[in-house]
Amino acid sequence: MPRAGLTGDRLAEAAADLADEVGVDALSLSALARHFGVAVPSLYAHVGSLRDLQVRVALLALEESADLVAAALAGVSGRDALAAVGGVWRGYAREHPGRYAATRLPLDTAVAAASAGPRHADLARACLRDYALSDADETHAVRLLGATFHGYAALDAAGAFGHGAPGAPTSDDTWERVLDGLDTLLRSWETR
Amino acid sequence: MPRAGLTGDRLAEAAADLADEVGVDALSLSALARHFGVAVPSLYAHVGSLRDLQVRVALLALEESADLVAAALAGVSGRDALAAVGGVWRGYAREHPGRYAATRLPLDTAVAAASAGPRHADLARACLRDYALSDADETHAVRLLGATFHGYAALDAAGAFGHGAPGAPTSDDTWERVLDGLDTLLRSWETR
DNA sequence: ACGGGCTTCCTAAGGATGTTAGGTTGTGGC
DNA sequence: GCCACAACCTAACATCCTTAGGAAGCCCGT
Repeated sequence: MPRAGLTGDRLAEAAADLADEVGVDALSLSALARHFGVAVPSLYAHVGSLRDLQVRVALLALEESADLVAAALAGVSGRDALAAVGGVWRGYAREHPGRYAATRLPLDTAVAAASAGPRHADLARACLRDYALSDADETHAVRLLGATFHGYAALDAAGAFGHGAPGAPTSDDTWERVLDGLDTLLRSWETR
Repeated sequence: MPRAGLTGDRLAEAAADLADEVGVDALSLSALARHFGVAVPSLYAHVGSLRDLQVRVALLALEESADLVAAALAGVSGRDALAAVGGVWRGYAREHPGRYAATRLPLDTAVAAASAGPRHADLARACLRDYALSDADETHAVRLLGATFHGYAALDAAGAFGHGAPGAPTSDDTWERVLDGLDTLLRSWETR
């Protein structure tokens, strides 16, 4: 019987794809084993537990999205920079719902520190460079951006913006207004 | 053998408490049945399925939080109104993590329409009355508030604001800055 | 009071999952 | 070519959700 050639990384990647297809809640060791044509306990040579698998997916998604943000952020500043990183998150949440949801998974402080999370924070700071904020204000602004972008992505993904009246503005319209708002807001912070 | 006197509502309430204690992911029919000293299948006379139970918890939490928002919103306007509804969400997410998480559960459009969700939207509109926005802008603003508040609550609950450097500002500080920011932002929208 | 009928709650059973223990076999390095 | 390690397996168990069908409490009419 030939071997499947599994490794922790291949498993995490396949799990991420699976989570995107069926939802992060439906991500199971059984489904993963089925996908590789392998018995479930075989996965334990590479993964440790279901929780461990989820964490691996989260780390993978964090790295991946950090790369995307870094690429989108190259050579832009101000409102364009805001649109770049916000757009990445919005697109990532829409195209990779499973990976995005994994991103929101609470991690232990140790593994969080070793993840791409800090890189995201650095990127957010870079995104704000144009606004010339003080250190403390920059921290506040990073949190504000995180909250707004992630809240927006979450509500959007949950379909909360489709429950409204039929004549309501589209989510894309609101998105532009939100970017405008954040831009003017940060611009006013700098002269506080 | 005396009866436990179960009903759908009592079950939902106990389930909400349980979710607050052990987390919404660990909310199970087994644990609920154990809590009432009852066999698991007995619950199916009142509940339908695990998913149904989760939906009931979500609806309960939506009603409860809408009541809280309505109470906090009485007699205030402007930045105070923002602080009122935002504070309710932040507090609710902290004190009732299970209920809050249930609140984020995607609902069918029909049950969403019959839930307290629209009431939340109305309350948000009331919160914004002081800013005298156009209808479309009000819709944008409602979404912005929702995204910001829920994003903040989620990141806060996930401990994302604790991963930073030791000298970083506290989450309460940032919260005030966010409220300030939203206030000035909406005030600038009104004269657009 | 008392019997009928509805509802509550039960036991039995089956299927899916995560996890552990321990064996077997393919594969790379000496 | 052989040996050790790792990959993969079967067996087994615990936990969960769900369905099917039966027994027993409780309310209502007369």
